[in-house]
Amino acid sequence: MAAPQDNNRYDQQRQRAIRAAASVFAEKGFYGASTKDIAEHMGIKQGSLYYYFKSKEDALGEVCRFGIEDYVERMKSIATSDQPFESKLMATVTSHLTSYREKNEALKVHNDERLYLPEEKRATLKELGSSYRQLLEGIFEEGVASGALRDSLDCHFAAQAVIGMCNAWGDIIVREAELDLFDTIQKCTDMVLNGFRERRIVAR
Amino acid sequence: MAAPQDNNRYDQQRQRAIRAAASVFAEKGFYGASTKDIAEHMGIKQGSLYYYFKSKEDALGEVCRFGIEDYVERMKSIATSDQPFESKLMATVTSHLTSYREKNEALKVHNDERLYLPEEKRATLKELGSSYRQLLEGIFEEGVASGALRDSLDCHFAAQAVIGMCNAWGDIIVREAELDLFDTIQKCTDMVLNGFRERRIVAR
Amino acid sequence: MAAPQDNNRYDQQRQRAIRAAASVFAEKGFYGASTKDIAEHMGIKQGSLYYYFKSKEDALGEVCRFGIEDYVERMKSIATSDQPFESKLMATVTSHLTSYREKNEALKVHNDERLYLPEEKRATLKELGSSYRQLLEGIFEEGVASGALRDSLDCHFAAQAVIGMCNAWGDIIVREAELDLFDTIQKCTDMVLNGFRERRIVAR
Amino acid sequence: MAAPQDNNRYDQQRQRAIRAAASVFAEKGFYGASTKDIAEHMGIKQGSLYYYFKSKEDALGEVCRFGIEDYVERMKSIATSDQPFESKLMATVTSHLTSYREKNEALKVHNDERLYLPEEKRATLKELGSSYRQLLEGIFEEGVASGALRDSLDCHFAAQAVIGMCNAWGDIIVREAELDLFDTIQKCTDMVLNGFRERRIVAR
DNA sequence: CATGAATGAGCGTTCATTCAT
DNA sequence: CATGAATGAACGCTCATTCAT
Repeated sequence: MAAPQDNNRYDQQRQRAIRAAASVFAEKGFYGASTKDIAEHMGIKQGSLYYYFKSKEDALGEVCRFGIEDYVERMKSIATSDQPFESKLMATVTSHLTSYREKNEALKVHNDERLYLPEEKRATLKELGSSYRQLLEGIFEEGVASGALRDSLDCHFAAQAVIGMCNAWGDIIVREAELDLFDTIQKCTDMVLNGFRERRIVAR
Repeated sequence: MAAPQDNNRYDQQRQRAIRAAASVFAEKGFYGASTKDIAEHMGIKQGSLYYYFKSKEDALGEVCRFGIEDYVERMKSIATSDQPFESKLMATVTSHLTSYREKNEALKVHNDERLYLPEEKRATLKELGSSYRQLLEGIFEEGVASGALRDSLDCHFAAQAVIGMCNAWGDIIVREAELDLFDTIQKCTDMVLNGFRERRIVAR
Repeated sequence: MAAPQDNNRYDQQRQRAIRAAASVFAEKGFYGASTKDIAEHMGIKQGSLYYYFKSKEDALGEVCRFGIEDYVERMKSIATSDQPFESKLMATVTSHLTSYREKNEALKVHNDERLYLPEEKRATLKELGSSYRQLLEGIFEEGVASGALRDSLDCHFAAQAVIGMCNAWGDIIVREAELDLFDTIQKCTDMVLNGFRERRIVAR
Repeated sequence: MAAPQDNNRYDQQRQRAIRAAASVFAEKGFYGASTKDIAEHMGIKQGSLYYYFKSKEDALGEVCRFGIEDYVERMKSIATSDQPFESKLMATVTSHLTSYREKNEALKVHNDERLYLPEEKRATLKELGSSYRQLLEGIFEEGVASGALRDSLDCHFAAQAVIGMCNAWGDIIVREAELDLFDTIQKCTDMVLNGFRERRIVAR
């Protein structure tokens, strides 16, 4: 876990390198981007990149880790916050979808390009992803415990479904610039909570 | 619609080639997969692949076509069938998720890699995808009209969400062979209809 | 030396193969032409070509030989004919230049593509070419002996120069369809005989 | 005009690459030569060639440009110089034939292989070639005007013929290193001026 | 004889990577 | 630290060639 800001010049440059790689990978994909592209994006020459990365693959790994760490971090603060279940759910969806629109490039790279990482590194990321899912699962469990959600709910399924749906909407959000983000967030959470069926709800 | 099994040798081998390409593209991505990988996966030599595909890109195109062919067709027959809304929804989800099992990852490839196709071919696929979504939208509209779904439902959003969620689960299905397909189908439809919230429904 | 017409079917087909190869090589060049092109041009399949040629290179060799044999043959009949020097020179130039316009494809192939032959085969052709040049040299020597040409003439140089010039004009003739062939033939022979200088000639 | 010798390493190596390409293209033709051949001829590895050329075709283009650069320039200075016709003609032939010795076959490559260049580049070269021919035509017209050449001379034909003959001899010069250049130059100009015929010239 | 199917070697090209300077 | 130059391995693709049928 690299400290967010190291004082010496090397670590600063390395951070710049990771961000440059994130930006270039996000735009062109791992194979579409060349090390030359990345180097130029941060104003150095191709060969010099190797002072900051062992290899191109290493660069991808660093970007992915950086992307998902942030993401898990935000989820952690949501999970540990003192809000009712509904708020946490909406915070989760909001965090997830806004990160797509706000060009959280490293997260996009993690989602779309991590398959190019070797098995081993992918496993590390998978754990981080799992911890995200577990945090979300925990939120759902709280919801069940508090009586907000039905007792029969399969929280593992629920977490998976929400993540999957958020990613699917994320792709659409990136493609369609005019789409109303807040509206989508609301409709997503509403669907997850209430479904589409016509009904009369009697509050507990 | 290409006949699923042609009798002559060439067409059989071509089918094998398409499935091999689907499998390799799904695992490694279009750029991560080499034509050598595909050829080896079907037990021929790299150069021989070009007896069945004009180019690597052509192979991707064929995989994508294979992935979604019948897909829209099946949706059409669901949409025009004489079933209540709930049945149609479940039929849709079932059709969608079982495709992932049957089609050797071709559908996943269609979703994740079709952007590497040239504009022209992508347009054909896009039309198919759009017509799929419109059929599903129509089903939702019927559901609203019949009173099964709430009046306020945004059917466009609903269709998009269901498709996105099915695709997300599809990815998981491809990865995890042991996952119970029928259970997932049920939970998905239930979520879409009822949401996760604890409630008492008073039938109309 | 294959007899011009053999009676059995094989040799007939072989002749067709050589002509097909000549035609295709002339149009597309040795590397631009594929064995498939040649086969299709004579209405058989690619693999079947190998009943008539050992290899593609062999095909080129046969075409070149065929092309230049014809050419030398014509020169032989000019050289041994009973005409005065001037007539022989003009006959030579005429034969050379008309063969370009009349699409003597095999000769064109010999001139343009023989460099793709292995050293060994090229040597054989070179001998044929040399014999052409020697025949022409002989004609010049006759011209000197008869007093039509100056005593000091370097007949080797002269033959080389005429051949070179004819080839150069041949290229132009092929490119420029509207060029007057007869006019060019006359001007060439006139230049070779009289040069461009203003002078008064006192006939012997 | 690229300076004949640049001082920095890159330009030196690039010159070597162009000469190597010229040599290999001249011997084997554009399609017969591989980039590996060229690289080996200058003692580097195949891939490294692309540090100096964008593509094989680019290499051909550079060779052709190298082959004719200065060529037109030299002709211009001959044409505008203050010499009698005979001197200009001899200067032309001398310039043309010595080029073949100096330029490492690049001129031969220009003549034989430029047709493999894309339309656009070929057009540039064609213009240079045309302006060369026009300058030579002008020299012949001066010769006619001054009375040195016959009134009836077709100057376009004459220019074309001289160029063609020089190129034909150029090919021989490249092949046969021992050939006496000066002797050939003299015989060529003599032929062009006086032809081969025995005659008595009565000076005007 | 002829073919369909497959092969294998070669090609031009790209590019991550190395390293002397 | 940084660079310019070179490398070498891989890639997509082509195609002459082979051979069982």
